[in-house]
Amino acid sequence: MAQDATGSGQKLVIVESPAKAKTIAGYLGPGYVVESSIGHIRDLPQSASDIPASIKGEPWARLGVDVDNDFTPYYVVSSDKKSHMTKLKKLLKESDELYLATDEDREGEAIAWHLQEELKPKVPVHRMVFHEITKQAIQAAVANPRTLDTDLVEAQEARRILDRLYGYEVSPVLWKKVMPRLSAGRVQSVATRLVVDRERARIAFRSASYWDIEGTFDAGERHEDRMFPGRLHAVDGSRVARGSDFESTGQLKSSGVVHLERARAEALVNALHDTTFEVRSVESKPYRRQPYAPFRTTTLQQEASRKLGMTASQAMSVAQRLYENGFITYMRTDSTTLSQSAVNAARDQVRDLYGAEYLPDSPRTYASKVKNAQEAHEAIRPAGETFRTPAQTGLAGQEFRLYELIWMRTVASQMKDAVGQSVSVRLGGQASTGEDVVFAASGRVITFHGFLKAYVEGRDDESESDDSQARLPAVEEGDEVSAAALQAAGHETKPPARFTEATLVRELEEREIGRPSTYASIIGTIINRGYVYKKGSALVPSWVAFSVVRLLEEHFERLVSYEFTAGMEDILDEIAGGRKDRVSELAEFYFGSDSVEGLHKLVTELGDIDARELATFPVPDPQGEGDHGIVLRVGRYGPYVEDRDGERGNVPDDLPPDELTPEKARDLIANQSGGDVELGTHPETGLAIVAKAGRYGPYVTEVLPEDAPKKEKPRTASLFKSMSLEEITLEQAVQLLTLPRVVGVDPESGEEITAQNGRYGPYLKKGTDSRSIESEEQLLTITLDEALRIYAQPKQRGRAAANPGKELGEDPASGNKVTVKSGRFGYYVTDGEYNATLRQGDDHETITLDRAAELLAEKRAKGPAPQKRGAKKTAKKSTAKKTTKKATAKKTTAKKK
DNA sequence: CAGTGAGCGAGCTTCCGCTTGACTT
Repeated sequence: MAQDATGSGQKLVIVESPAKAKTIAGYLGPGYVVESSIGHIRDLPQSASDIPASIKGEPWARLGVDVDNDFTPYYVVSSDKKSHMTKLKKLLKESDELYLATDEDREGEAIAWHLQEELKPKVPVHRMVFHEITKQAIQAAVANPRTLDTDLVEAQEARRILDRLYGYEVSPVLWKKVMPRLSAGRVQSVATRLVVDRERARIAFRSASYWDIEGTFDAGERHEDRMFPGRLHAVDGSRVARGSDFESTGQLKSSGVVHLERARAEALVNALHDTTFEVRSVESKPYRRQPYAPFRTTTLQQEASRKLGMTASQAMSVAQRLYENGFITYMRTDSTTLSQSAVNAARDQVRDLYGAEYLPDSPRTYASKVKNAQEAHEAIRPAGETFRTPAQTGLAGQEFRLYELIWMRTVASQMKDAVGQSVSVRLGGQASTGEDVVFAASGRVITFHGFLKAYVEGRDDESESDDSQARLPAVEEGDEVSAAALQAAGHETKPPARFTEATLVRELEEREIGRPSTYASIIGTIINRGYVYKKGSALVPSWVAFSVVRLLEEHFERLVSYEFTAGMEDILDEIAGGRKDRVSELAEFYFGSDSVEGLHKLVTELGDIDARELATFPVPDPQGEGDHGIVLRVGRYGPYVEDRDGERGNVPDDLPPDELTPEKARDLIANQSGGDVELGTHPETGLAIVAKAGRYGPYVTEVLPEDAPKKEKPRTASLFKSMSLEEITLEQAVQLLTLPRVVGVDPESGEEITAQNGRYGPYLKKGTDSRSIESEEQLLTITLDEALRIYAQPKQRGRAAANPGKELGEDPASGNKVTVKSGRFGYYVTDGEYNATLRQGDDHETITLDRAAELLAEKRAKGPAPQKRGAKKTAKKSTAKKTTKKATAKKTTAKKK
C-alpha cells in the first residue's frame, strides 16, 4: 500500500488558504508540512481554449458537461494552478500520509475530492476538519480524521453543473436577442432583477404631500431639560396623517385620519398662538436592546459601507490584508459563532475596559441568522487568544479603522443589554378657532448603556439610531406646558430608496442567494455587464437591464424567481444527505419533467421571443397625461426614445430610468435635431444645409422641402477627417455636397470617372472598376490626368499590397511561405492556402514559426471546406453566423465611443 | 439612427465559488 512512502514519517496537510497554512503549521509542529490549495484547483473549462482535445468535437464541449451521459463533468486544472499542483505533487511524494484539511462545507469537501483525484495519492489519505483555528482545535482535528463525504461532493457538483448549464445556455439567448457579451446566471440575474424591480417601484411611485405642525415646548424652569420637541398628533380626536398612512400610489390608505393641507396647518398654527397646553398622558415603557451579533461577511460589508464609506470589495480587500497579517480571523464566513477562547478574550477585555458591571454572567451566543449557513469558519473577530486593542496593533489608515470596527463589534457582542425607558407624552390644547389639538412627544432615557458604550450600529436611512433620541423632561399628567415655537411643516412621501452595494448584498443574503466569497464580486459582475451603474452609492439599472430582466421573466420565469436558489439549496441538502440523486435532479432541470419545463427546450425554442417587443417600453407617465405615444427602445447603439412620428432622441447613459418622463423625452427628441448645426442655405439650390452627427461619423446634408416627393433623397456627404462639426463652414459643406464629383471621361473606354468617399475611404470609380486614392482632399482636386495614371496601374487587390505582413519562414508541413498579416479580425498567419487567427496569448510581434505552424496545422485538421453533416448541423451553423454579424456591428460602434 | 465599393481568415463571448497574487493606474 505505502510502496511510494519515503519512510520519512512526514505528513502533508493541505488547507485552502496560505495564511491559514502558516498558522496551522505552527500548531502542528515538526513532522507536518502544511500547504494550501489556494482555493479550487480545477474546474469546468471556462472558455474554448480550455476545452480538452478529448471532448472538443462533442456537441456539448462548450458546456464541459456531457449532458447526454449522466451530466458527466470534464474538469481541467486551471492554468494558474498548474505549477502549484506540481509543487503539491512533489510534497506528496516526500510524505507518508496526506491530510485533506479544506473547509468543512460543500465547496471545501469538493476541493478535497478534487485534490485526491488530481494528486492520486498512494499513501493513506485522511479528511480532517475544524471550525476554528486554535491549537486545541487543530490538534483534535488531526487526531480524529474522517473519510471524504462523497454525498457532499455530489451536492457540490450538482451546484456547479447547474450553474454552468444556466449560465452557458441562457447567456447565448441574450446574445441573440438583446446584445452580444451579455450574461445570465442564477445569482447575477436575480441581483439585476432586484435592482430593476426597485426602479419599477420608483417609476410607479406617486408622491403624496401632507402637512403637520412642529413645535418646541417648554415645561418650565423647574425641569432640567425644559425644552423639548413635539409634533402635531391629532385634531378633534382624529389622528393627523403621516407618511405611513399613504399608499405608494399617493392615495391615503388609512381611514379615520385627517389629511392636513398647507392652509389648514398654517391656520391652526395661527389659532394656537395663545394656547396653553396640558399634559394629558405620560406613558413609559421599559427599553431593552441586545448587542449585535459578531460580524460575518455581509454585516461587515454593510457596516464598513455605512461607517467607513467603503465599497463591498474595498472592505474585503482591507480585511484580506488584516487576515493575512494575523490581525483578524477569516473574513469570508456566514457564521456569527465565536470560539471559546474568543469569548474569553472578549469578556476579559470587557472587564478591563468597561468594568465588571458591563459583563453578563454567562457568555452570549448568537444563533445563525442565515438559513443556509455552512458555518465552516468562525465569525470575523480579532485574531488570537487575547485581543489586541486597536492602539496595540500599530495599524494605520483604513486597516486601523476596519480593525477597530471589528474589535469593537466583537467586544460589544459580549456585553450586557442596554436598558432604559421609552417615554411618550401627549399634550392637549384648545385652538382659538375651537379645535382640540394633541401634540405628541417621545423620548428615551437610557439608564444603563451596556454594549452601546462600545458599539452603535450605523443606519441606512437617517432615522434615529439606537443611542440618540431626545430626552424628555419628567413631566406628569396635568402639568401645564407652553409652546415656545410652532411651525407648519410640509412633507412628501418618498419613493423606495435605491439599493446600495451594502443593501443589495443584505437582500441577497436574506434570500439565500450567493455566498460570502462572492457577494462583493456580484456587484462587479452586474456593473461590468452594463446592467447597473453607480450614482453616488446608489445602484441604478440601465435600460438594457430592463430588457434582459423582462426577457428572463417572460421566458425563464422560474430561473429568475426569487425562490429558485432557495429551492435549489433544499435539493442540494437532500443530495448531501444521500436522499436525492444528482443525475436525476439535473435531468429534471435540463430536460424537464411533468412539472418542470426543461432548460434545454426553453433555449432551443426561441422563435416566439420577440426581441423588438422586449426592448420597447412606454415612457413612464407620472403626470397621467394619457396616451403620449412615446416609447423607449433599447437599440444596438444604446437606448433612445421615439415618438409617434418616428422622431428619435438618444437617451444619455446616465439618465436614471425613473427620471425619464414624456416631457424629458420630448426634450431629448427636440435636442437631437437641435444638436444639428445649421450652416446656411445652398447658394444654388436654396436648400438649407445642416451638419449632423451620424452613425458613421459627422456628415452634411440638405433639407428637402416638406412637399418634396418621397422618392427624392437629400444629398449627403461625410466630413473629411480634417473637418469637425464645430468648425465646418457653409463653403466646405457645399464643396462636400458636390461629391461624387465627375473627374472626366476615360478617352479609351468613354466611361465617366468619378471621385467619391466611401466606407473604405476616398476612391475613384469608373464603371465597376474602383481604385482607392490617398487623401480625401484629392477628391476635390484630382485631375483627369492623375486619375488616368492611377487607372494605368494594375488594381491592387486586398490588403495584401498595402500590408504585405511579416514573413516567418517555411512551414515544415506544407513547405509554403508563412506570413503574419493584419486583417479585419486582428492578426492572422497564412501559408497562402490556410489562414489562422492568432489566439489569446499570441503576439504578432513575437510569434514564432513553430507556433504559426501549429495554428495552421489545427486549421488544416478541420478539413478544407465546411462539410455538410446533416440538416441539423447546417441550421446551427446559420444561427451562429447571424450572431457573428451582430457582434461585428457592435464592435464597430464600441470603437467609435 | 445617412449612404457609399472591392476584397481579404473567424473565433469567442457567458456561469458560480474557492483562493491569491499579478497586473495596471
